[in-house]
Amino acid sequence: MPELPEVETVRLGLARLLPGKVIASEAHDWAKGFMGSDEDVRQFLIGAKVLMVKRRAKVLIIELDTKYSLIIHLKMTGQLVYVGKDDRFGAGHPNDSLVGDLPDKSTRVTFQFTDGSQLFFNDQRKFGWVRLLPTAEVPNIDFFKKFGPEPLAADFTTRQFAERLERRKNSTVKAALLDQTVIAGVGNIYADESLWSAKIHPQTLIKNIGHRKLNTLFIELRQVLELSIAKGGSSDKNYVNAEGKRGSYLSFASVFRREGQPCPRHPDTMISKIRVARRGTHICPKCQKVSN
DNA sequence: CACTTGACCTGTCCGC
DNA sequence: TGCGGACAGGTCAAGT
Repeated sequence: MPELPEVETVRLGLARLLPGKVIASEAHDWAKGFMGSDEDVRQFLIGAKVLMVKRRAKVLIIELDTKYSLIIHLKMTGQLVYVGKDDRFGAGHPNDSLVGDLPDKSTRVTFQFTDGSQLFFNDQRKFGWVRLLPTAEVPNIDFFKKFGPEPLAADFTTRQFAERLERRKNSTVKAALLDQTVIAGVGNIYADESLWSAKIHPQTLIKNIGHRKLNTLFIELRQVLELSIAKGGSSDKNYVNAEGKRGSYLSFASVFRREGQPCPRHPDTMISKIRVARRGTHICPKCQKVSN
C-alpha cells in the first residue's frame, strides 16, 4: 500500500543514503520482479554510480551515471531497505528496525555496493517490480506518460484539480481519486482520509459535486498528504522506510482502519466500512452523505 | 471513449 | 487442529 507519502518517505531516505555509491553486484530470485537483460545489467548497472533518487507518482527512480535508471514500483507490500556495512537489524538492535535480518524470504532483489552496504527489494506478494532502463526513456514509458499531475506540485492549481476530476463525471469520487491518470499518487488510505476531511461520501458521483466541494477536497487532500509525509507515511502491515522503520501516520488517521471507532467529529457515531470502487472504504455515516 | 471487472500474488483471519 | 474461502489493495489487460 505504499502511496505517495510512503514512496516519498523512502525516496527521502534513499536520497540521503545512496548517491555516490557504486553498484558491485545485483541478484534476483524471481524473473518477473526484475526487468532488465543480463547484457544491460553487465554494461549499465554493475559499476554504475548512483546520482540521485527521484519519485513520480508511486514510482521511484534511481538515476545512475551510466545514463540508465532503476525504476521501482513497491505496489502493495514492497520494501526498499538499505543496510550499511556494519548495520544489524531486528528486535533489540539500537536502530529499532521493523525488519529482521536481510535477506529474508520476501527478498526479491539484492544490490551490493562496493563499500559493503546493500539495498534489498522485499515484496511478500510479488506485485512490485524493478526495471533497468535508459534514463532518457523513462518519461516515455506508457504509464509515465499517462500519469496525472503531482498533487503537491506548486503549480498544480485547484482549478486544474477540479477540471481533471470532472472529466470523470460519471465516476464515483473515490474511483476518480484512485485513478492515476487523473492525479498521481493517491491510493486507498489518502482517498478515504481526504474525503472524510472534505465531508464527501466516497460514492458521490463527480457530476453531483459542486466546485466549492471540489476545492475543499483539493485542499484537504494536500493537507493529508503533507501530514503523512511529515509522519513518515502509514505502516499498516508491511510498509517500512529505507531504514526499515515504520511510519506513524495511521495513529493520526481519522477513518482509515478505524471501523467501529467514534468519528473524530461525532463521538456518538461510529466509523463504518463499506465497499466503493471495489475497495474497502471507511466513512462517518453522519458527516459523509451520498447525494446522488 | 468511459467505466467495470479479472488477474496478478501471498499471508492472515474467520467459520466450520 | 486443519482447511477452504474471503480479504487486503496498486495497476494493467480485457470486457461491457
